[in-house]
Amino acid sequence: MVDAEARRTELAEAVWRIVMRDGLEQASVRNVAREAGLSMGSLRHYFATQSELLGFALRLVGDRIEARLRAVDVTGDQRRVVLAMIDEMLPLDRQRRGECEVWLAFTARAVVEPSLASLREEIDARLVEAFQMMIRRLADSGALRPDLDHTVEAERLYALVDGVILHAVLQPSRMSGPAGRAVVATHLAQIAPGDPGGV
Amino acid sequence: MVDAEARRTELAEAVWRIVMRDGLEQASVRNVAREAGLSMGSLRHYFATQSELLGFALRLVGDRIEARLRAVDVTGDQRRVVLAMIDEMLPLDRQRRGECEVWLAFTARAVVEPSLASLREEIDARLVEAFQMMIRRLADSGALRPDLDHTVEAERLYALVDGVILHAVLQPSRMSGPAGRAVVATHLAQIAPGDPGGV
DNA sequence: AGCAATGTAGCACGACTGTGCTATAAAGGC
DNA sequence: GCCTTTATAGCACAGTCGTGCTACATTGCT
Repeated sequence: MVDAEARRTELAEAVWRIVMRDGLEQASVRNVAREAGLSMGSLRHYFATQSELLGFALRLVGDRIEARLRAVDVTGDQRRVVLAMIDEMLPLDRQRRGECEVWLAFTARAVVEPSLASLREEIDARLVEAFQMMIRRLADSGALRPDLDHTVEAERLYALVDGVILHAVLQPSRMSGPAGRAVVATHLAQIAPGDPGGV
Repeated sequence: MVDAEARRTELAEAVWRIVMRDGLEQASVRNVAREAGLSMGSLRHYFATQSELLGFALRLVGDRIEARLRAVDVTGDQRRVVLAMIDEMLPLDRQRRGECEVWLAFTARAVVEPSLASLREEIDARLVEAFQMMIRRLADSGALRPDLDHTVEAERLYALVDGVILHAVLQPSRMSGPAGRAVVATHLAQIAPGDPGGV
């Protein structure tokens, strides 16, 4: 027998595949069960309702991104460190692109669905913290321009990164993942100038 | 009898109300017809299919924003002009907030629905142009820092504004419309420094 | 007055939805 | 060997969906 938590993860991954391929609208109980190779009844054994299933799938995306953020090597030039952290959020490969698409789909629905809204709020709070931490890293290492307000800069960097992700997901032809990365790098170079000694 | 185009606009506005209140998922033919006070059959007289209806509703949002952009007074300090243009996109009042929510909902679905994707691509192209024009305005008036690449700065400003809109729609408590405006103003002050003579 | 175009209404079909419910199979403790 | 728990399956219900279709009313031209 397969471990119960592993099955739940398999089902979440089935949700992701459907969301990426056909959109969140197609993530019905039936479709997810078929995608995972299970029956509807079996799926309902692991998730009592659809929102429970979707909530679990979204939470798992947040967890994975957070785990990668924590795995970033934080030694050396802090400009490099911050860019490496943001790299973990940008759609630079298949997996991260998928995460971004799932994030966008859930985000749009969270505007209107209260059950998802509270979860998104929680993930958002963690992200705000992460960006504040990045600005603090730059400031503490002396790289950040001293005339900048830390709170505003954290919000500005967060908004810029989310905007870049949005554009990279929607218009990959105009703004590819690497192109988005370059825009972020330009931004970092402006708020924390000086020779980083090789990015 | 009511003018046909006015009826189509009324129906588009019914779509907006539903999208804002209940999300794009609820914008079914039945719901839109009921919201507009018409029968399903009558609605289908003006729009043969649902995607035609939704496409018309989205296009109208783009048209309205574009009209307001063109109405901005372009004389005087170009920093003020550019900020005034961006003001027309930010969710600073009820109407603009509604437009942003509709934009977000359609945007998320456009990732997956080809019929909406081409339309969004068109709106996106107009927006890219608008931001390139803003950077050109700043550069031509001598306000833009001369060391900045125009193409990158247009993309950066565009991404920042979309990110700010996204956050203002999703987390109005953390990032209100005016707070987002302040972030954008900070950005403009950094890429086009110097005393603007009162913003 | 009469005819054609336009607007409005409403029903019917087949498909899909989430979830409640029951039934069968496998696993594990005693 | 038995019996409870866990896993898997599948059906049924009531609801919504988009759209094809027909019927009736209104308008406007001739």
